[in-house]
Amino acid sequence: MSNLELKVLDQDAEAVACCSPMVREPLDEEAAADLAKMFKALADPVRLRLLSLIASHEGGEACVCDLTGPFDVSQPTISHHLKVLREAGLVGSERRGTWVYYWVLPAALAKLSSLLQAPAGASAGAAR
Amino acid sequence: MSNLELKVLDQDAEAVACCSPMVREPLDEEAAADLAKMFKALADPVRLRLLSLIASHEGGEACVCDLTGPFDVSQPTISHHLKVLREAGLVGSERRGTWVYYWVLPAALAKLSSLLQAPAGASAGAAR
DNA sequence: TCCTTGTTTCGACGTCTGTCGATACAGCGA
DNA sequence: TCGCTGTATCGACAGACGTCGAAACAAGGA
Repeated sequence: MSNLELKVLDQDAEAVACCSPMVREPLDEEAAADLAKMFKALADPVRLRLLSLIASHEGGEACVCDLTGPFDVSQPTISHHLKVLREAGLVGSERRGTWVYYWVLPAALAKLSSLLQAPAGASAGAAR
Repeated sequence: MSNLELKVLDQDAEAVACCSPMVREPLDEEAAADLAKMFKALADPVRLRLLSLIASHEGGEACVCDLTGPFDVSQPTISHHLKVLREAGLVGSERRGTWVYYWVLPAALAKLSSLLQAPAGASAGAAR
């Protein structure tokens, strides 16, 4: 198979990738537990859609009342999912008068994004 | 947060990505369900460490025998987690003689990474 | 003040998930 | 061929998770 070549390419690219902690060195136990909490918050279709709804909403923030409509689940369930996202540090929230607004915390997403950065141009059908 | 800016700049070259960041437009139901499966595979400390062990292993691939040592859990449990990673499309595997080798599929990681990319300035009000 | 609307919390329920030991399967070497 | 080592599957179990309806809390208006 081409696995031999594969690994050589991977190794090559790894030298170039400067910001990919997970690929560069094994995660220690504590870091893994910490990161797993964030990924767990993303590991639900409703929460993923909530996050993208918030992030792509005009002004970068959304009222809860904007978020309940698009889903089939009950409003308390939405509230629960928002709480999970908030406690994972992925979103912030604030009450302003009658409504509660949520916004994405870009630093948290960036942290996960950089962690997952894989050597570009490596195997597995990656064009390039 | 200079860290964030740095990150975004670095990923400039990675516009290769297949998906636009979820901050640009809301995920549809189907895409969210699909992505949630991958994030679910990452949502466990043992699997995160397994993935980073594999990715950072010499040659970009690792034998199962290299992966059972660092963990407190049993060998069947490791095997189970590897299966989850494989079925999520995050790693590939192959038996070569006595041993089974696993390697990371960079395209999958890149897909998730690009999805989580946050626009540098967007909702920077997060300083709030 | 009371009522209405928006949001969160509570308690309960069924399902999914991580873990184990026991066991089956796959190659290699004697 | 047999036995040994490496890996995967099976069956079971406790705990975590997503969901709901009911109820509590918060803010504004009549």
